[in-house]
Amino acid sequence: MQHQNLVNVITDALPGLNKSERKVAEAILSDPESATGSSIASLAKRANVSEPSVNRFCKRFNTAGFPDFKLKLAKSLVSGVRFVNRNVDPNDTVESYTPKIFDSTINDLALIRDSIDHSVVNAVVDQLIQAKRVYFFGLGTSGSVARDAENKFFRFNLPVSFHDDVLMMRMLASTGSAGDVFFVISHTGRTKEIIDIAEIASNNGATVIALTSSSSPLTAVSSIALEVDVPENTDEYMAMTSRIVHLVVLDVLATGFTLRRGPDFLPHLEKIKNSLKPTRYQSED
Amino acid sequence: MQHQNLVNVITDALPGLNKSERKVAEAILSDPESATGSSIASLAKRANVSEPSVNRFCKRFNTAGFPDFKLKLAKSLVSGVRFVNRNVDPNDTVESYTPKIFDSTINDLALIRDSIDHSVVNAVVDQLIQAKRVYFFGLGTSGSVARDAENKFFRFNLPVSFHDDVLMMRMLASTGSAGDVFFVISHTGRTKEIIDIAEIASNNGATVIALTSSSSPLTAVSSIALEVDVPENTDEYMAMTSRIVHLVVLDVLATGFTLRRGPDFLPHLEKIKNSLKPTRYQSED
DNA sequence: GTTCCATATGTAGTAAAATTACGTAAATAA
DNA sequence: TTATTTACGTAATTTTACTACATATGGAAC
Repeated sequence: MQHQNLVNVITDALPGLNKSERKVAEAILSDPESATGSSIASLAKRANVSEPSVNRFCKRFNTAGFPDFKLKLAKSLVSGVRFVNRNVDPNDTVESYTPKIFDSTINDLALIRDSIDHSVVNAVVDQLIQAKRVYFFGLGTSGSVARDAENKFFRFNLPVSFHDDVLMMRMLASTGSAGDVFFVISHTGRTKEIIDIAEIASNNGATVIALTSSSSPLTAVSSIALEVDVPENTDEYMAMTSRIVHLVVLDVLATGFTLRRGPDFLPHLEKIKNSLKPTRYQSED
Repeated sequence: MQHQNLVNVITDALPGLNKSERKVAEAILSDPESATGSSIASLAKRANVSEPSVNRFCKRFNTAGFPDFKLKLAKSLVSGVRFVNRNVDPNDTVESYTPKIFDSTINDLALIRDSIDHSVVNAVVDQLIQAKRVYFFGLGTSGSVARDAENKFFRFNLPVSFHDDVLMMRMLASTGSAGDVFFVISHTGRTKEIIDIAEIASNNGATVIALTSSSSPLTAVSSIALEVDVPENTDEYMAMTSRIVHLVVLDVLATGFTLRRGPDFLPHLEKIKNSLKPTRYQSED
């Protein structure tokens, strides 16, 4: 909540605003950076509304007035998050589409950062710590996420593997039991095959953790669900950012895991890090 | 430079200021947060100087005037706080380490967004568009990135594969020729095996594109290098964000590719998207 | 449809804030 | 000392933001 970004708050509130307030919102969102620098008069003119409308708009968002609003807006814009028109269009050049891709990813990360359920994260770490074995499952893009997760979690001295083959998954699920954790990654959470597999594992008494979108069928058949709702991307040109958010969530889990293990565990991590040294040309510095 | 923290700038300039300017500086530094919220009159009173003195003080620090100064000061305070606090420490709780992981990722993305060389991006897209075949190579974590890249680029109706097996890579590199693109992903760019392989491909007349850190040995043996310098993470608790930055860079390349192909290509992408529909439970909305 | 009511929006005046122009005071150098 | 520059403040001006009030707009009840 402390992190709640003014720009996002405005975007969310957009549908509930009345005509002139929406005009103001759109004028601000089209170029928030310049809005922080302009006077109430010039912004009113740009939005085609009266000055008091701008002022009322500001007060609606819990600010003392226009200057205070500008201040808070400016703060929201720091921390690397930018919000200028984020859709790629056919006329874009490298210079214009590159920041758009980065910004939309950044924005989605900020969104999830502010909305993730900490108690669920904690519960998932609990399960992972107790696990006798962990399987990371994912298909397509989520397969890469699962693979990355394996690469991260094997460091914890924990029997862990990733799978992107539904037959393997099915067999493993059917032989699963209490103490086994099946960590299922799926952006939509609607892939039939995956839901089937999660159900099989669950019925066998294994723990099923889902990293997926909220209120999806996968959530329903899982022991715990890390619900991560990344806005769907209808834009053909735009990349899917959910996988990146998933990766960061897994980073968070790994961090939680490391902290739970305590400082005695750090030498082990160090050892793994050093194991790769002989494969590399050392840097001169 | 642009991001140089105003508070630090003022502190540094302190000795060179004259009497009333120093009074203003001290008043601000004693409580910068409240300074961002107060009027020129109240600040002048608090510093025991006249209003124009405050104004002159502001202009001395390359701001348009008092309001602009407040804005920049506010921004400095935000980014400052976030920057200081981005390391995970053993006493962190879920509530505190979660935003840290997200923030450090966001920060690295913002960094690369602002430093990436657009002409190189363009050149890489050029090569990919012309390619008869594309191989994505990566080991360990970068293997997952390579896998993701395959998943992204096969959509372009282009013979593409990913490999995380050095023997396969070596064999493929040795049979490569002009028209083949070897896209080699490596965070450090110092893995001997990978450099060997890149060299082999290069000697055979194939195009070698490297996604790696600057001035690494891998860069030296590549046709084009996308240099992405993500700050090294010495912190044991902290995740490696370079792979995420790499993924976003690949998103940028894919976007560039799509745009280059033009709007006639969009139906093809749509077709691939729709091909997965039967595998999913449809959402109710 | 008309009337009434609530909400939305704008106009005009007022208050506050910031800036500028200018004058005086302090400091420095000759 | 005096001339000259620099520092600083006063007061006027301009810009900016806010408030009170008036008008308009859109439903709901009749």
